[in-house]
Amino acid sequence: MNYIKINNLENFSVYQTFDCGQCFRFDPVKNIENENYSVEGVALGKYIRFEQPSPDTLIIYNSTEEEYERIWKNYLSLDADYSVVKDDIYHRFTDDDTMCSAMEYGSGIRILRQEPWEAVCSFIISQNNNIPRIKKIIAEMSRAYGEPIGNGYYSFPTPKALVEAGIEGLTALKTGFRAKYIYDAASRVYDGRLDLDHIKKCDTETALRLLQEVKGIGLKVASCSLLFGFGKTDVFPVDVWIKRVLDKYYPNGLDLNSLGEYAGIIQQYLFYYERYNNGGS
DNA sequence: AGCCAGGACAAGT
DNA sequence: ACTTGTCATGGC
Repeated sequence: MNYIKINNLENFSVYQTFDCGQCFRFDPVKNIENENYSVEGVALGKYIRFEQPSPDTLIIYNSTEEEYERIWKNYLSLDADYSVVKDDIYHRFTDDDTMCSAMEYGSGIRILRQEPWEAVCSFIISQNNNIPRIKKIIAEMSRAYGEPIGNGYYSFPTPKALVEAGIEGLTALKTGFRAKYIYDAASRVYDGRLDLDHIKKCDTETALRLLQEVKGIGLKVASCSLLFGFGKTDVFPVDVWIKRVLDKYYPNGLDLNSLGEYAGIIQQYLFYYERYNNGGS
């Protein structure tokens, strides 16, 4: 199988990046011919596989150098300098043991730059749900309403395809009360009431407000959408795990307005740290 | 059997 | 402006 190799990487772990709950379409590859950690799945409408033979090396199967520079480098946020991110966080929280431990623990996490619509739709599905089931629903949804891209994989469904699926089709995917939310979001994107390209250009406050016009998108889902699908890192999604972190480590409160432009990355370190320590799957 | 999961909403204070 | 019950579904 053809592959390319990227060298001299820092602050990057395939395992952590794809295990930290930010994306739902990748799974570990089992029974490969070596002992390296490897994940495979669908992103940007393509089947792709990432393998990490050593901490500073990445192998991408089924791709080319040209495609890496054009697509995957950006998708994996490998064009960002995370030593700058970590320095910024470290200087804000030098004496905060929780923050430093969390950052150290998830030191290989990169915030993926997923497609806007996929992020919006995925995090609508995520509400009051658990990650294994979110993944299952999205896999089924893609199989039913996405396009086949080979080897039994399917692209993420377009808004148009989900509008055509209708509330009934979406309910059949076991989405429960979220079916009407997904439908509303798909409808708004399809008919232009929700302009994702425009949201990407908006300031964060405006983008949060516009996303929350959709039925079923509140502050948390809007924040996750912006962080994982629109490249906006100055949001701080608060879910049940983060609430737990705030109660447990910050009984006197954590000033959520002093987190800086990498608030979302801070949040992801804390999320991953707490979720692991409590045996989440 | 009951509680929980990367919440949001409506109704009630 | 805060609190509470409800919403589907499946794993534990």
